[in-house]
Amino acid sequence: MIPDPVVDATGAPEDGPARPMPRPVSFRVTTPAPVDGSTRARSGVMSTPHGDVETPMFMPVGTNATVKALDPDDLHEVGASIILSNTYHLALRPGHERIERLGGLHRFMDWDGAILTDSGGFQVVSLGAMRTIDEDGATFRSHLDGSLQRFTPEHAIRVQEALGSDIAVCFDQPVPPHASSRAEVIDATERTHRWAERCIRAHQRPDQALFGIIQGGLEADLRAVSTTTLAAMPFDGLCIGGLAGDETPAQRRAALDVVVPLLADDPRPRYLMGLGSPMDLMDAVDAGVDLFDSVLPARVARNGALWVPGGRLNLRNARFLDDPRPVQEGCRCRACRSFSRAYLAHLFRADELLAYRLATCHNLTFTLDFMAGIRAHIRAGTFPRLVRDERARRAAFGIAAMDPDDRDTQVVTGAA
RNA sequence: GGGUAGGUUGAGCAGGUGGUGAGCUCUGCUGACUGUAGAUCAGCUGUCUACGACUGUGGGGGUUCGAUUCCCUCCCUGCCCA
Repeated sequence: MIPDPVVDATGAPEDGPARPMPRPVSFRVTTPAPVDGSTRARSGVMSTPHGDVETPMFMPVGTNATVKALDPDDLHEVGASIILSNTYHLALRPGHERIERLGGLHRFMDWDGAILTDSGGFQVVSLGAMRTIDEDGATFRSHLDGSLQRFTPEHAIRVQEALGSDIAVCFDQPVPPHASSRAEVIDATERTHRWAERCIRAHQRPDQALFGIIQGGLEADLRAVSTTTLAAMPFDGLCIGGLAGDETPAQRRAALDVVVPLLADDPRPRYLMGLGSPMDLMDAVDAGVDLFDSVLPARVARNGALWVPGGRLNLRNARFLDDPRPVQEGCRCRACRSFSRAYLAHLFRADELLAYRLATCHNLTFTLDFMAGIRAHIRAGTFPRLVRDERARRAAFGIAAMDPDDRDTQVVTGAA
């Protein structure tokens, strides 16, 4: 049994390295998980230099210093209070030093809400065929021009400090759940731990928080070791990495059920990296997660799939060409306020740019309103019923199915 | 009217100078997408009694064992000249 780390309000162990106080990002749980154990869901507020973030919260992804197809006004309108951007992509183009010269990422993209930057660790996986990893770091072949790019924990921190995000994230080595042997998971996880320590030592910017990343794959003992190891370090928050991949919902839940109890008394936010489908989000909130990000709602929107209560509409389908109704009755988003399904269907067929903006507005509004609904239910004490009772869930969101082993929430009832 | 180039499965094409034309792109139909190399990718897109078979190269006729290919004739389209 690994002893509980001694933490102060920032999570720093007593014998850990000195960290500037007060921390730039603080987290306050306003509605703790109920003592009866009916759910581990909790609600709180994460304060950042660029505003408060209510949790549980979903962060839209803006890899290239833009949430694709949206401008900052759109982002505010859909309800975003924090977005995610990307270290690797911005370092390659336009270059973090350029962004720094131009006043930092917030000013560069004119976003006055909070920003969390991913470290480039995910690109260790996604650019897998174009990189090699050694103990010191990772060497990438640039996807833009083929040039060699060297990423180390120190460099990833330097880039994020230049970008000036509110929250920086450690450079890690995720492992693809099903493509890896136990030995590979151990190797990557232990390296991630060593890189985490290097990130802490490298990180200096006092107005920027730093989150560590828990790895450990799908095996409970490795997840547990990674959790307690990372929790013992003076991070401002803890990411849970290596999930939202090709694991089953049950496997993901099992991993979370290892991680979260080990952090039960930890005052820091828990952030599950990469999760984005509504049912997945609800289950992870139930498991005790506070923060999420994903490309999913924005990407599927650009590809014509609009999320509605009960499933999704593929607006490229012929049956919408004469459908005068809004995508979702009663939705407050830009698309639903003014336009019909028929119009959106036309825009997609004509490859009109407005299609991407309207569809993205809708799916992000849907996702963020869904999270707001979850927060309200947590605060009202009705969340456990929501998770377990399909009828309550349908009343709250109109969402029908939530079988933990069934990822298929795609039953379309919206066309009825 | 003369000349010339053509007519191939929704559209646009490739191919084939006597020995089994179902290939490509687009359109269309459907599905997928989870810390964004993604406004992307995948499957289907003549018919049927469907691991196979049939039909299909503008229409009609001819030569031939066999015609997209050779011959006759008609129709249609583009361009050039009158």
